Amino acid sequence: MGKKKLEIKRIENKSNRQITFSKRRKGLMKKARELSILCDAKLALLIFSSTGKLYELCNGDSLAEVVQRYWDNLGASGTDTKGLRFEIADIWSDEAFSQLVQSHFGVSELEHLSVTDLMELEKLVHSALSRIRSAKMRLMMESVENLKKKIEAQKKADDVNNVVTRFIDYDQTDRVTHNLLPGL
Amino acid sequence: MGKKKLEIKRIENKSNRQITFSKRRKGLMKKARELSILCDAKLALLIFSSTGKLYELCNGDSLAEVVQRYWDNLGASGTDTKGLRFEIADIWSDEAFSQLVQSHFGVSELEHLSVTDLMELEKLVHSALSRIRSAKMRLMMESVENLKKKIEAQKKADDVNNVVTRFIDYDQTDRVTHNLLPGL
DNA sequence: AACTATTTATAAGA
DNA sequence: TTCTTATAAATAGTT
Repeated sequence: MGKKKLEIKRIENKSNRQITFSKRRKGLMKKARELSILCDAKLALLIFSSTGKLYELCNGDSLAEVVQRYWDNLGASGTDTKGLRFEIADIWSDEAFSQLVQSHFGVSELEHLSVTDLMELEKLVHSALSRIRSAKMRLMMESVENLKKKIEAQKKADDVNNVVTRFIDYDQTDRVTHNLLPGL
Repeated sequence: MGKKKLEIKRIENKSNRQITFSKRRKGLMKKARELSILCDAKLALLIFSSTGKLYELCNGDSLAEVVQRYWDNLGASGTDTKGLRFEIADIWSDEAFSQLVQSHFGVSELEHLSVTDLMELEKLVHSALSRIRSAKMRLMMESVENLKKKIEAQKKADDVNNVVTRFIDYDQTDRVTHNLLPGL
């Protein structure tokens, strides 16, 4: 929208890019807020400008903490390469998992499955993992919301972020950003 | 935008709310993607529908991007394959999984678990996933090895052998990635 | 899942 | 930068 149709590719002119960023960021956050209100959805939005400024939006608020933990977890389970392979054996011996395999494929030993079976099982377990993470995330957001309500009830909310949208300017952008959101 | 101006407050009619959610979520994600491209911004967007489905968008580089792409591929069964979006399959209803949760936590409903429990379960399932992938990879490697041996035994020469060698190289690359990012 | 009347967002210009 | 305006894009209600 605008006087000319704008091709969706990086705007090379720095000044124009910043102007567009400012306008579109504002629009995006407005729409995100509307979606959360209209449709009773919980959402989190993080935007890093190319100059390293962070803009965040969350309908629960105090998002940074929640998202940080979410990504920490995601990152930790994906990044921690060392310990993982050695813990696996213990956990797989779990009865219930054996039963799961048994119920799906007729054998309880992972080693007896075909590649096709393993791929199917992988998809199944991956979906379960997604579901778990979703439930976890939702719970975390809710608990933060509740905490916020409690604080407000105690009328200690004055200093605490009452504002839905906050603006954070980091000095050491890269490092802080990386610590806050591993993987971003 | 639309035939009437819509007041920004929760849509009470469930059906209308779902339709609006679907439309606006799509629009929001499109705009988020455009912003990231136009203005060279990194962003992350997480949306939970009121029914608990998680939609997420992330254009961050490194791990986050890889994770997203991977999930996108796995979850793309029913939805868009273009974006970095996925919809979580409703696989948790699986009997055996419910039993697993039951055996560990005393309840079968994911929604009744605490954050701590969910984190524990996440670790458990993630480990299982690693184990499955490991088994799969081993099997694939073995089958490729066998294939190679067969071909060598038949002395069917340079061309084919070359192809297989290249295939193995590719596979090893994949394995390196797997070791680097267990769970991917 | 399409359509279309409108509203809304925004690219350029002032 | 901020405001204005022409135009593109999104979408509410409808089919």
